[in-house]
Amino acid sequence: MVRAPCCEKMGLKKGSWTPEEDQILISFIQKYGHENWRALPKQAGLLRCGKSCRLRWINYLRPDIKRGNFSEEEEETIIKLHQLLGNRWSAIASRLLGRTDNEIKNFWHTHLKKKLELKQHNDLPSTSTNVSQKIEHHISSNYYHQDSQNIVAYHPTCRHDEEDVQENTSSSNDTPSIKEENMQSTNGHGDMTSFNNDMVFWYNVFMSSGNNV
DNA sequence: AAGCCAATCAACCGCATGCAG
DNA sequence: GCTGCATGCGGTTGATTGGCT
Repeated sequence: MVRAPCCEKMGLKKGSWTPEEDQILISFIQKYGHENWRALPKQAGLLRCGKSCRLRWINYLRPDIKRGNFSEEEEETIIKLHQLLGNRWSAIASRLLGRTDNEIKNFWHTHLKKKLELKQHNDLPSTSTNVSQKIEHHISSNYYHQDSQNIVAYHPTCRHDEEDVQENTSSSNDTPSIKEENMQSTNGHGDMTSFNNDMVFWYNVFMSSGNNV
């Protein structure tokens, strides 16, 4: 389709963000939200294109961003998910609370890729012990909380990725597909059905990756 | 101390997709 | 169904940083 006008309009700033620009963006979004990224910079008084603002917010300024080194569990999760999903960084990121697709992508290219290549080259077994258990614990502690009546899945950024994964996993092995159920019930809202779907998702992840859980 | 080089990461670019008119 | 716009995504680039000589 027709591409949106590029952000290189005259007068729009490019390159690194200054602390002042960050502050303007943060306070504007806190006040008014980000309904319309294209209109946002103009309304906020920023000489940036909407794309740039969106990226800056998502990858750096968002309050729920987790900064710092990746844990071993996170590394293993990324590796497993990458085996399944390929370079679908946003889908992988949606499984790692507080991590962005950009961050994961960078981390993959700078650390994990080499690590895996080295591992394959040396044909060494994984250095971590009981990885599946660790991942399971990591996921359960990050993504779900449970009260007396309900188990609630709460990852706000999950969108249609379950469908894709179901497609992926169901085509890659012979487990019965629950794609249609997922499509009807997973709308990014945390309810019992989405919890079940997520459990099935993770079951498929583990089964497809050849680990016994 | 200076220069070089590799690693890292923030940001940009262009394409794909979804949606409204 | 077609068109145009807004947003999301993945690949890539370029600035910065740190280590080595």
